Amino acid sequence: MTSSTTSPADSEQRRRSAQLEAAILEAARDLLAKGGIAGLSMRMVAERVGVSATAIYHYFKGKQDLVDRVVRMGFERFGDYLERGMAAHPKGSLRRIRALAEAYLRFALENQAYFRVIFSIQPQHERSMQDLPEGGGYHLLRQGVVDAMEAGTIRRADPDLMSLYLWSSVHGLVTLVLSCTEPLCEGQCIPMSPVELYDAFGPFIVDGIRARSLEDARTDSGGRV
Amino acid sequence: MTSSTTSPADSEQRRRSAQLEAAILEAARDLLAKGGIAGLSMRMVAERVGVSATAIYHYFKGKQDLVDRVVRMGFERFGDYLERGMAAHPKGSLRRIRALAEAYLRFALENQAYFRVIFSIQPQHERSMQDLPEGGGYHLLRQGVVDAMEAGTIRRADPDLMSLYLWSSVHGLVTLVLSCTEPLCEGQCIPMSPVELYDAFGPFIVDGIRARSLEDARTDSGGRV
DNA sequence: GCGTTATATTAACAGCGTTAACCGATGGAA
DNA sequence: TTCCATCGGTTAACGCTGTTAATATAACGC
Repeated sequence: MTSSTTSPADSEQRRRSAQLEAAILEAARDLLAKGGIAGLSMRMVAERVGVSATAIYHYFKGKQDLVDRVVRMGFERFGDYLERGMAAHPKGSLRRIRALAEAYLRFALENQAYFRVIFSIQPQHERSMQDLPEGGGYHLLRQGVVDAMEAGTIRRADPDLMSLYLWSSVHGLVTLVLSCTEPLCEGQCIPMSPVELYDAFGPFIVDGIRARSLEDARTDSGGRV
Repeated sequence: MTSSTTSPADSEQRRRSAQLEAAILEAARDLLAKGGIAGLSMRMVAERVGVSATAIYHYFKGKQDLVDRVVRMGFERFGDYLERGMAAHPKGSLRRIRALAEAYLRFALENQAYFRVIFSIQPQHERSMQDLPEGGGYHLLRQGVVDAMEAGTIRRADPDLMSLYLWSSVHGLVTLVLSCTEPLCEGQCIPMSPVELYDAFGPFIVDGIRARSLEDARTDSGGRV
């Protein structure tokens, strides 16, 4: 059967291959998220997807390649979140930059496996923030910063510098939120929902920490001592 | 010879043991800094210090214990830097907090091996910022923040929140500086010395990014567009 | 039909962390 | 002094790892 030499779309076989490759990536992602690079073994991945360990080598050059692919996929999804978050607000607005931070947080909460993989796997050859992934996050943030500078919404400065500043500030927040999701800190931790925490964190970034007039300080410190 | 049953200080033998243990820790630190946990092997460490691999197990419970000890030593030295930096300025002053950031940067530059180890090794059981190391950094920063709040130097807010904000901001800066030390970015990177970069970064943290009056903005943006 | 290519297999190698068994020297007690 | 225990170190071995080689099986193009 299937006498046709060039079957309609190489179907059945090609499809199975693609399916297997996706299954490998998924299994690898979960193992990576749980135990880092050390927790990922080719044999485990193989067993999860129901093939022999060496079969993986027909889809990936090796373990490192497999890890890289997972990380890249994570960054792509990460970029999607940022892009969607940004698109909802006018170019150059402070609101747009804020939306980026919110998307950052949302991605971390909704894709914890990918988030852990992305930011806990140390790259093979240390790469700088500039050349991360093609569409992956940084240059979106940078563009938002440049737009906001040109619109006069935020102060003019080196865009890379300010982007990194924003990035690391938000990243610190998200890191805290995720570590507080763990069962580890059960009451001694900051008792806030992620969104509340985000709202509490924002003013530092936007306004800075320098003490202002007494009235300002008093009206501002309402939330938490 | 050495007829005395309890020789003066168990010398020679004990000393050699301590020396070997220190050598193991040093070798482990270098290997960790270069290739992460995967780059550290008991057999390599053993070869570097000139003993058999299993000899290490008389000083450490296993690989994880060895890694933990290296990380703890790194944090102790890190704490020393912060403590020294802080002690030079009056309690509650903004200058003191700034000194903490400078000490953070200086430690990273002068102890890159330890810095990489400390912040790239993901802990076995994810721990929150609060209970990092005993005297290690965070609670120093937090105390500085509390003092500055009480002195009215910085705005009142949740100390943990603000400490984390400062921590992650400075950490972002240091990360960039270190990644630019690499041969990777050879001219496309921000052409500043670490100290210059630190000076450029500070205002964001201190003042925030919200656009202010035109005069302020003009007098402020002198350094870089 | 044949030959090529893709897919998957088993066998094997070197290296890993770790354990077990063993050995020499040292230190304290009889 | 003799004996025993403890410490510091060794080699051998187990089960795991990533990876390669050789091999088999199926599907494809001609």
